[in-house]
Amino acid sequence: MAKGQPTGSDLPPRFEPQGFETSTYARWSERGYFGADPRSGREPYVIIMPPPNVTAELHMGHGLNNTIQDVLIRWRRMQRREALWVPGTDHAGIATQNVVERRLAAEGKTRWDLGREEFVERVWAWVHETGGTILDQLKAIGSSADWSRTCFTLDPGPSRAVREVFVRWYERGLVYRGNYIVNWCPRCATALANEEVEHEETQGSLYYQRYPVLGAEGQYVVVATTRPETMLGDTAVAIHPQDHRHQGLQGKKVWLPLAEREIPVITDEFVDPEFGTGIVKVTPSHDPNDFEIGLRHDLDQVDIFNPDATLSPAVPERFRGMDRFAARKAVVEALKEQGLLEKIEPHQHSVGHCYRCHTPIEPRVSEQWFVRMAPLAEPALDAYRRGEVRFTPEYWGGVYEHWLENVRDWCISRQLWWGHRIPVWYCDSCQAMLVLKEDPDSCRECGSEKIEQDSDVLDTWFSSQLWPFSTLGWPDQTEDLKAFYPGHTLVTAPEILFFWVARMIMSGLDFMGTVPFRDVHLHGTVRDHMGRRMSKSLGNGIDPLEVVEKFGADALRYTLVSGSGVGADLQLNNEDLEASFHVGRNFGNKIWNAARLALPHLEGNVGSLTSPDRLELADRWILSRAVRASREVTQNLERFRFHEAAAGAYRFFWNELCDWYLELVKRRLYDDAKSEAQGNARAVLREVLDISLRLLHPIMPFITEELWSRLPNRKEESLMLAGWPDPPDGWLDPQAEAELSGLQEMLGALRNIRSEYGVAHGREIDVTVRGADEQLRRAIAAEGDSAFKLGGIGRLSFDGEAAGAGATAVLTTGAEVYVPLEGLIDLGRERARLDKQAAELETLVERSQRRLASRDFVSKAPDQVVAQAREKLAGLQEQLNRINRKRQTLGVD
RNA sequence: GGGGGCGUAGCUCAGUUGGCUAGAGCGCCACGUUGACAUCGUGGAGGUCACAGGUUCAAGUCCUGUCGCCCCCA
Repeated sequence: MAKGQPTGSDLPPRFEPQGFETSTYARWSERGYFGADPRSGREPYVIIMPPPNVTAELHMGHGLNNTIQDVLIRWRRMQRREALWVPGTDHAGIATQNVVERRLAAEGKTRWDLGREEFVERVWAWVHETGGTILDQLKAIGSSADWSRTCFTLDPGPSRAVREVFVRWYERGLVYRGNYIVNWCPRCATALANEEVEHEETQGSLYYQRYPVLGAEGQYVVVATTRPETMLGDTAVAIHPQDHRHQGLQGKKVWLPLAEREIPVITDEFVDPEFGTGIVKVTPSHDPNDFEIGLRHDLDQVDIFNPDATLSPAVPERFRGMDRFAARKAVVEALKEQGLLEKIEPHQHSVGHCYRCHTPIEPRVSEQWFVRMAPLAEPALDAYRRGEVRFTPEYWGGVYEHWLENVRDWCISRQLWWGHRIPVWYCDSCQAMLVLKEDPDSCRECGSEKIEQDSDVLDTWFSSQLWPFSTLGWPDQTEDLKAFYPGHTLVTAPEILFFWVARMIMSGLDFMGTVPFRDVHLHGTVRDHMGRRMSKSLGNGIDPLEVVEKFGADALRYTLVSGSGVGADLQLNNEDLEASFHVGRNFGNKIWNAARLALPHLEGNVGSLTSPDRLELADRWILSRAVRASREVTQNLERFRFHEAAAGAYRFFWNELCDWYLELVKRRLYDDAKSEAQGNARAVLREVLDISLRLLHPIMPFITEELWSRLPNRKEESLMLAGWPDPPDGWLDPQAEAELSGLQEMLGALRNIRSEYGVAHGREIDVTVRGADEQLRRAIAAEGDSAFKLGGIGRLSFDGEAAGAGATAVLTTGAEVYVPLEGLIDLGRERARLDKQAAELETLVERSQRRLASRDFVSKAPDQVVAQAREKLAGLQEQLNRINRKRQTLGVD
C-alpha cells in the first residue's frame, strides 16, 4: 500500500461505524478470509448455517442466530482452526408457493389457471428476483460465512442427494406409500407432517347427539362431540369394553340420523368412559384416533369432504358443497329439528392449525408417501445417550429424547408444485411403479413410454435434513465431505428441534455413520418490550438493517450477544431503538475513544514487552487481569455462554483497562523525561489493547479491525487472521492484584468523602492513613503520583494525627483513612455516616459470630472455610472497632 | 392430560459443582467540562432472592408443595 499505516491521530471523536463497516467487509471478502481450505491440514471447525427461506427478509431472529454463529466461527478461526461456515437457502415449499399464489390472486388468477409448468416458472422468477437478498443482508451484519460454498436446496447437488436418499430408503423399505389419515390443510391443499400442525386451545362446544337404537323403540345412545358435522361420516359408535353402564348396547346397531344409515355399536379400549357420556361416535375418515379404531374393527371409511373442506357427494344432497363450518350449523339445526340434540355445553379443546397459513387442519385419509421412523430413531437415541450429541441448554436433550421415543412415521409428500418432485413414475400400460434416481424415458418393466411422474413434491425438510452432507457434495465422496464432515456446532432456535435437528441427526447417522455435529446450541426468541414474539402480523419487529444503519453492526451484535442468556429469551424495544441498542453503541464509542487516547502514544517505535519484574505495579496488574479476562472469555465461549463472554470482555475493557489502567498510565505516557517508564507503559498499553481487541473481535468485528489495523508491531494483515489471546501464566500476579485492589478501595473511600462533603473538584485534600498494611503502602509508593491525581490528594502521610474536624473511612484491612476538612465538615453528618457504617458492620459481625459459635460449623465445615470465616470476622471486628473509636471521639453515646 | 422452563434492584437479566459483605447494564438522585469519551466521569439510593416447608454446619443455589407467567407434546 502506498498509504502509510493509519495512526490514531486521525480518529474522529465519535465512533462512526458507517464510515468503515462496508469497506472493511469488502476487504475481508476480496482477500478471501472467509473461505476454508480442505487441504490446509489444520483441525477443522464446521458450522452449517440453518438455511433461511430463499425469499425471506432478514429479521431479528436471523440476526441473533447468525451473530452467534459468526462469533463462534471467528473465534475458532482465530484459534487457528480451519473454520468453515456453510451458508445457504431453503426453497421453503409451502411458504414460497403461498407467496406466489397470493401475488397471482392479486391478478385474479390461480395456479391452476397457469398450469404446473408456468406456475413453477413464476416461482423461479420470484426467487431470482428476491432470492439471495437475505444473504446480502447477512453480510451487512458481518457474517463471515464461506460464500463461495453457498447452496440452495433446489440446486443440482442437493437435489441429487434428495433422490439418492429417497431411492435408497425406498429400497430398504423405509420409504413407503400408503392410504392413511394425514393432516390436511384445506387452504394450502396439501398434506402436512404432524410437526407442521400447531395446536391451539380453543373455546368450542360439546354437542350431545342422540342416535336411535335399532330394535329398541324410543331408546337413544347419546354421543358427545366437538365436531357435529362429521357425524355424516360416522361408521360406528363405541364404548369401553369394561363400561358396565352401557353393557346392554353390545352387539346392537344404531340409526345414524341425517345420513340415514345403520351403524354398529363396538367396544374399544381407546374409549374414555369419563368423556361425555362414555359413548363416542367413530368417524374413521376424519379423526386420527377413529381411524385407528376403524382399522381395528374393519369399519367403513366415509370421506365427507372435498379437498377444500366443502362437503363431498358422500353426504345427503342438502349438505353437499357447504363449507365445513356452515355444515356444522346446518347439521346442528337439522338435529334440533328432529329432537336429536340433547344439549350443548361450552368446551375448551385444542385445535390443530396449519403452521404456514393458520387454517384449521382437517384430518383426512389419503394416499401419501411416508418415512418409517422407528429404525432411524433408534440410532439417533443411542447417539444422544452415548453423549455423541450434546445440547445447550441441556434440558433440550430430554425433549429430543422424548420425541424420538414416541416418534411417528413422517408424511413426506406434499400436494404442491414447488419443490423436489417425488422420483417415482407410474406406467399407464403395465401399472408398474418405478422409483428411480434418474428420470426414465420408458417403463423399465414393459418398455412403454406412457409413464407419468408422481405429481407430488417432497416436504422441504426432507432436503434440509441432508444439509450437513448434501452441501459438501454427497453422494460424491468429495474432498470437502472428507475434510468437513462431521461438523461441530449447530446453532438454531428450539422450534425446529424436531423439524430439522432431530432429522439431520437421523439421516447423518444413517448415511454418513456419524452424527452431523457434536453440539446443538438452542438460543432464545427475540421478543418486543412487552414480551411478545416479534412477528410480521403484529408489526412489532425490528429491522436489523435499520439498526446497522443507525448504530452499526457491532452495536447490533454486541447488544444481541450480551442480551441473550443461556436458554433465555431476549427483549428489545421496537418502539425505541435507542433504548435497545445504545448499550452496544456506547460500548463501541468507549472502545473508539480508548484507542483515540492510546494510539497517539503508540506511534513510532514501540518496544517489546520486558519481563514483568521490571514493570510497574499498574503494568503487572493489567497484564494479570488480561490473563484472567482471556481465560474467562475463552471458557465462556467454549460453554456457549455468550452473554458471559461479552460481559467479561466488556468488564475488562471498560472497568479495568479504561477506568484504571489508562488513568494510571497517563502520567508516564506524557512524561518524556523518564524514557524507560514511558517505554514500558507504551509496550504494555500496546499489548493489552491488542489483547482486548482480539477478545472483542468475534463479537464486534468491524470496530476491532479498524482500530487494530492502527496498532504497531502487528504480524498479520488483518485481525481476522490474528491469533486468539492466550497470555502466559507468567503474567498472573496475585500480589499486584491485591496491591492495586487496596489502592482502589482507598481511592473509593476518598472519593466518597469528597462527594459527601461537596469538596470542590480542584481542591486537594490532605490524607492520613493509619494502620496501613504493607500492600497498601507498596501500592501508594508505586502508583502514588497517579493515585494523588485520581483522588485529588495534596499530601498523604502514614503517621499524621487523626484529630480535629475531619472525615474518616475504615477500609476492609482495618486501615483508617482520615481527611481533615476544616470548614466543610458537618459533625452531625459525619456521625450519621459512621453510624450507618457501624450498623452495617455490626450485622455482618453478628452473622459471622453466630456462624463461628456453632460447634457443628467448626467441626463439619471444611477447615479452609472455617479459617476463612475466622479471618473475615477478625477483619470485620477490626473495622468496626476503628469506626466505633471514631464515633466516640465524635460524641456518640 | 403429559413434560419442561421461568419468578433475584423500578426495568432487562447474571449469579457454574451449596461456602467471599448477592452483582451488571439501563433507569433514578447528587456533583462534575479533572490531558480519549457527556454515546462520558465520580459518588449515592434501591433487594425479607415469588411464597411455605424440608435436607444441610451452611440454601438465591438442592428436595417437596403452593401461587403466578411462559413454552412444548397429546
